[in-house]
Amino acid sequence: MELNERMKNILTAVVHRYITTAEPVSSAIIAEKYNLDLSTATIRHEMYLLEKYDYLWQPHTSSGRIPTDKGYRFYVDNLMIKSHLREKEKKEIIQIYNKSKEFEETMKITSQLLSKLTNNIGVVLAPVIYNDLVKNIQFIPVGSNRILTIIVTDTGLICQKIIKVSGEINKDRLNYLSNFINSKLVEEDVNLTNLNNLLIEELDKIISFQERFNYIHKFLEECFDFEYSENKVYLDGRMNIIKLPEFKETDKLNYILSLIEEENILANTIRRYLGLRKTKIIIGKESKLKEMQNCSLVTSEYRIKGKSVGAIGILGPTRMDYPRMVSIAEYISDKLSEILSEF
Amino acid sequence: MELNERMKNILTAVVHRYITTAEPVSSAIIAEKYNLDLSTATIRHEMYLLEKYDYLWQPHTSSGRIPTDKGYRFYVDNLMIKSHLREKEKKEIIQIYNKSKEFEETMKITSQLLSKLTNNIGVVLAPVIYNDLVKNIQFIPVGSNRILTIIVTDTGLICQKIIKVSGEINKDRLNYLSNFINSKLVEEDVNLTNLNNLLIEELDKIISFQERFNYIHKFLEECFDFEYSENKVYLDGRMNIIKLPEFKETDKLNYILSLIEEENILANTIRRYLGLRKTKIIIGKESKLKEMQNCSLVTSEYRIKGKSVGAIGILGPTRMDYPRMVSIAEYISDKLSEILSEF
DNA sequence: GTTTAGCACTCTCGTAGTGAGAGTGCTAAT
DNA sequence: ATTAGCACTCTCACTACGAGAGTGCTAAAC
Repeated sequence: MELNERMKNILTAVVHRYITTAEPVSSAIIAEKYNLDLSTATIRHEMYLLEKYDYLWQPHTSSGRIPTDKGYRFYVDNLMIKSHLREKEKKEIIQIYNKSKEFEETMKITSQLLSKLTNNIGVVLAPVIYNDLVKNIQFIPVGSNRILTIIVTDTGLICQKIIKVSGEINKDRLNYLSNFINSKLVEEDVNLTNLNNLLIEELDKIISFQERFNYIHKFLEECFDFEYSENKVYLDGRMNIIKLPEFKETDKLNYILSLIEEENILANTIRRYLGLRKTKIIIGKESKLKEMQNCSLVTSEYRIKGKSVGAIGILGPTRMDYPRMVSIAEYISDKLSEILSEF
Repeated sequence: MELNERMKNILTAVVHRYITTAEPVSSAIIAEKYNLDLSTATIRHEMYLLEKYDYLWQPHTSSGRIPTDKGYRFYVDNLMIKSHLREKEKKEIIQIYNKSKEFEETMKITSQLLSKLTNNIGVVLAPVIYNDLVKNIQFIPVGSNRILTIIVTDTGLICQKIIKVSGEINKDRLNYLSNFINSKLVEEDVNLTNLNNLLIEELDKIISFQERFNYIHKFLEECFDFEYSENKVYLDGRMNIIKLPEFKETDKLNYILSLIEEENILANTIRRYLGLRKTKIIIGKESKLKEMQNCSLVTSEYRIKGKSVGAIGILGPTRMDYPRMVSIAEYISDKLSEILSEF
């Protein structure tokens, strides 16, 4: 079913109107506010067809129309006009970013920016680093029985981890260990996932039975287990959602609440859609997730030195200003890429 | 106004009943469920007096009674019986804690535990460290133009910060710098707040004009600015609150929402009440904060090696199971103290 | 003097009814 | 192909009403 020009105009008008008012859109409103030069009767007829083909729906007979997921999808793919942030907004974003010099804070600020600018929920996935190549590793004894392990990867990210050891720390031995590992790393490309296996194997050859028995083995095993920090999700603006009229109904609210509480669901959804295009829009039931059936998600990947490592997202009702969401997501992810690449 | 034994019993009954049902408590219910051996008429009379003295109130004439803030306060101070966690619950808590070996994760887990166990909002304030004495400082060059600064304090906490420098990094000079500072630290007790001023002063004497001009000065200034990590608040279970009947009314909900969104308000409130007793209960309007007028907050301080450094909190409606909240708060803060002291 | 039974009174809440208003679908005229 | 006109539908706000929950008061009982 091809939509004719007039239907496209009407669909666009319904989407735009519904996005701003959150109320079913009547034919009269469209005739009045959008200069389509059509009578209400004609508009009604076209709306009838748009409903028949599942682009619109009515909460009840004799009410105005609301876009369906399919309607939004068509709008997003074919009708919407790319929007751009105002220069003033861009400046403000840059200013806010300039205040932060640390990784953690940058991530947090990003999620705050997203939620403040969009009035929706801002999501930031921490960079995925297990494919990063390990460039350098250091062991620093702190206190009497702890070792701070620092790994620098090729994207310039730094992973830190404190490991408690039971035995005495021998500084020379620790130095020898890190020198050995670092020299191996120069010879061979090792990513974080392989680091553990590879090193333990290699080290088995050179460390004494005594040490193996002592703590080095266990130490190394813990050392490279960065799982926790990888799944990290930064969320902000959780409460923006609650006030929206679409979440007045308790079950709809509950769905989105569980989405917010279980950060992993959200993170995994974003991850599932990574790849191909930089910016993606997932509308309502398209995600197949019941928790997301009343929501849309706009995601945009960010890069470090050209390598895609993570994504940001905007979560809100399906009734969202898509052009603006996309422009914000893209601008923020670009800025974040720049900042992280500089780190 | 002294409450007689019977009034105390009735107040206790009203509090207990209202905590479980969230509905105004009638004289009939008390006569029926709580073995006070009094007729409804007598109970009504005592309730009338309790209302007169502001321990109870009625949403409207001819409805049951609800405790006032003053009523809860009297209950908390004079009537409630200390409760204890079941051994099974204690074990579960310990098990969950055992999974975590890292500081950040421990903090997060603590807030999760609090919210899961109480069905309210769990709050954890990160340790305040600016009064900690600096025991050791290390500078580690990572990459070509970044220095990782690590400070170990007397409570065993480790602060890390990455600082970008514009000039070349001279490893020997950096070593000299850290040796110099560390030797100073042995001679003199320096806390984090003083570190900056003291060192810059001392260093001015020994570093060359060239270096001063280059990056060391700026570097050091940034180095010891740990403000960000100090204000850190860990929150969990934000959504528990929303489903509660007391927050059906929009304005009440809005108050608590702003409390959850602006983590600082909450953190500052908890900080304001620190000191004196370990565990504190702040009920409704007692806090003088309009955002908290419908909430109660149970806080408990935690210690590192005996030194009080931070606090955890449970935020919920004034209608909360105070004995249980207190027992949970105290148990969790004790466990957290143990764990952090071991770090 | 204290406690309680009895009863009138008050207030809420759910249900039903109603009419205005918004918006549609259909038909006949343009 | 488009539109004016109109009957029809559904929602929503408002009102009325009766049942039910719970109180306060008074007079009687202990």
